[in-house]
Amino acid sequence: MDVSWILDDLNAAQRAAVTAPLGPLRVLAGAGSGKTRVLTRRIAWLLTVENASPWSILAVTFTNKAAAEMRGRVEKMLDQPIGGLWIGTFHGIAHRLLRQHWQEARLPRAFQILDSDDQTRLLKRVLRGLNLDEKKWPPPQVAGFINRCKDEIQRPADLADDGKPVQRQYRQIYTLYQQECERGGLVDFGELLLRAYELWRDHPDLQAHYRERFQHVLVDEFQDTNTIQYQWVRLLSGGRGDVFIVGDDDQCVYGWRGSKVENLQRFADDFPGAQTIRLEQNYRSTHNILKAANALIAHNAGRLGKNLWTADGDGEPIQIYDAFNEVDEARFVVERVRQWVEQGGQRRDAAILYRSNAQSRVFEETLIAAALPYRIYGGLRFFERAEIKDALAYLRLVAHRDDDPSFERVVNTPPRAIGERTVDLLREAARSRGGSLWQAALGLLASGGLSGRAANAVRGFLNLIEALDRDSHGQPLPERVEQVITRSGLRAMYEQARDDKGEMRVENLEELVNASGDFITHADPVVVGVDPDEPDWLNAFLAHAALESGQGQGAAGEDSVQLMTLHMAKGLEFPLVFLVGLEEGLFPHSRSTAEARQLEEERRLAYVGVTRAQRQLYLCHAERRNWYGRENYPSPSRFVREIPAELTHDVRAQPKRRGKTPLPAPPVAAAPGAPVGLQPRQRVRHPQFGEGVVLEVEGAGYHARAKVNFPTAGGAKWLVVAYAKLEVL
DNA sequence: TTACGCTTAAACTTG
DNA sequence: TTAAGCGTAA
Repeated sequence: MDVSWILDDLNAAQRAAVTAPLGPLRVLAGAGSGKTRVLTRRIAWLLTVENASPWSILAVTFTNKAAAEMRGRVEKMLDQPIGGLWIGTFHGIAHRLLRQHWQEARLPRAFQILDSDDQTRLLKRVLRGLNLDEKKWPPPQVAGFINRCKDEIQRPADLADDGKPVQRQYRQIYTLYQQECERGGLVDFGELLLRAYELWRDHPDLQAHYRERFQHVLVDEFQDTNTIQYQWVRLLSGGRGDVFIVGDDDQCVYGWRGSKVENLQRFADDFPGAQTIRLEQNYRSTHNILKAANALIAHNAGRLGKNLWTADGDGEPIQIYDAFNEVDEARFVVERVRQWVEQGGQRRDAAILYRSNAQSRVFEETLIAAALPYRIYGGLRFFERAEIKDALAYLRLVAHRDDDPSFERVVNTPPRAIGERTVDLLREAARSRGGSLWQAALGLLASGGLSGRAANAVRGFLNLIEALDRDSHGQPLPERVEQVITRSGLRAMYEQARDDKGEMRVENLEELVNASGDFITHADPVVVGVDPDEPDWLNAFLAHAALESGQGQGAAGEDSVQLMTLHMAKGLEFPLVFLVGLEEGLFPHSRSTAEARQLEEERRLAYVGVTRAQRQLYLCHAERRNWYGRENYPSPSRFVREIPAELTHDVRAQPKRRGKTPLPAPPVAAAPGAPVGLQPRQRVRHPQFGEGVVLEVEGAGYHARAKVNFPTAGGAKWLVVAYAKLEVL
């Protein structure tokens, strides 16, 4: 058989992985070593050489994007659609299993998925029911606890009672929250995985069935698996079988979300006979960039160990820019991007990567001023927008009346005079009878337990939902969505909104109609778990909305500079990369510096950032930064120091070419009449405070004052120049 | 019931 | 700086 089309352009290690004999195999794939290529070729190899049926293959990823890309690549390579093959995210696959086996999983057929926002809202309600103060029990934190439990395969009953009140309280909240979910037929993200796990664990017949079916399991980004995902894979394969995992322990940056880099190590113990193949040749970056990355990550302990190398040349040194403040940092970066474009570079090839989203604003403003098109990734996603969630809540009630979170969300949206008092009555009734809010509302109306005004309003709401269901039943999904938006009054409400966002919200609602249309035309009924004979498109669409929160909505067409967090940049590459805000407290983040484990994760994040760069890398930090409206004088990030000096070049240290190049522009113009010889960025010595750097100068003559940062004397101080006896260094 | 002004606190983020 | 929660007034 001619297999050259699978193997031709692979190196020896890649080839070894693709052609490995069936059995547990661990591929440790460094950054830029051709990981996705190996995964897709392996699938092709299984299908052709090993003669595997598409039905016998399960490929798992973490993101929808990765899943879509893998499916696309395999189909392109084989030049045909591959229907029976399961490619998806852990959550997507778990969902598919639960839809198929909803009875065995003890779920209502139309169970709904809670996203993290829904989860937090529901928890708030539980906390109120328990009379707990939200200040003491912040809902997001409680949600974190519950999610961690689920990630660790722990039901409330599995939690050890250590006698500590906090632990007990958490357990009680978890118990009640779970009861609410059961009652409403609601499943959060963690629950999807846990249920799917229990489904197999508690149903040996099903377990045997799927074990028999999925002879070949492939898992991408294995370093990001958490406990339950790991155990789920183990359960499926029975610790044997053909399990092909790919990962890089140096790129584990989701520890805070429960992922366990140890799983990559454990694999070798738990899967007897597991082989390991290392992909260490990097095809992405210059030698300098790679050396920097290697030196940086070498500061972490307990790595599996690998050394990336490249056949590429040294390339440019890594440029380090010591900015005066965040505005100067942005100006510098944007100026360099401008030069790059001037020299024929594409804007989309330049990426500005930061630790936290709040840093994007200054860059955005500066890019606008420079008339450079840009695109910011992240932020609020389509299906998470308030107006979209409102519309979805109506749809969910249409599909499933007992969905309390949805009921609460829209019972008074738009305002229909059902206030907190009335909703409280409904909640109380629901609690005492152990039913849903919907049932409670019906009951109270029947028994006359509501005052005339409130009764009318509630009746109106119930009738609205019933009418929406009745009148649109059997109609195409987009029509149903359209009806909901109009007849609920949502469109009118947002049209009349006084703030400037109203118009956009209405557009988004229209877009939801389109999205539902796209969904029914493009989605594969089998893949989204719809019965082809009797398709329940509404429910499938609602699940789709929860599972695929709509990453890439909006125009991407124009060639734009790319702005995103380091987390989002994982898996991507750019010829020109700027890592900005490399300052202690920001990156590594102040909340991560205390514990070695967390600090190492920050370092891995820095490693991810460095290895995104193909040709040129800039590292930027600022002497001064406004952060949450306050001034800070951070020192440069330790990660900058951990990169050997011989690989770097300090932009500031260039001989001053004042007048020739505008770069770097003085960020703060000296006030008129400021003392000669005292300007921002100058180093000075003070008799008591020692050495410092001038940050700002203002006023003139007697009144001239200078702000000087003294790192050894507690930071920045304003000094009256006439008295301060500053010595210019 | 709703609207407005004050206080508070603040990563990263797929599903 | 901004967004969300909360108490008070309309």
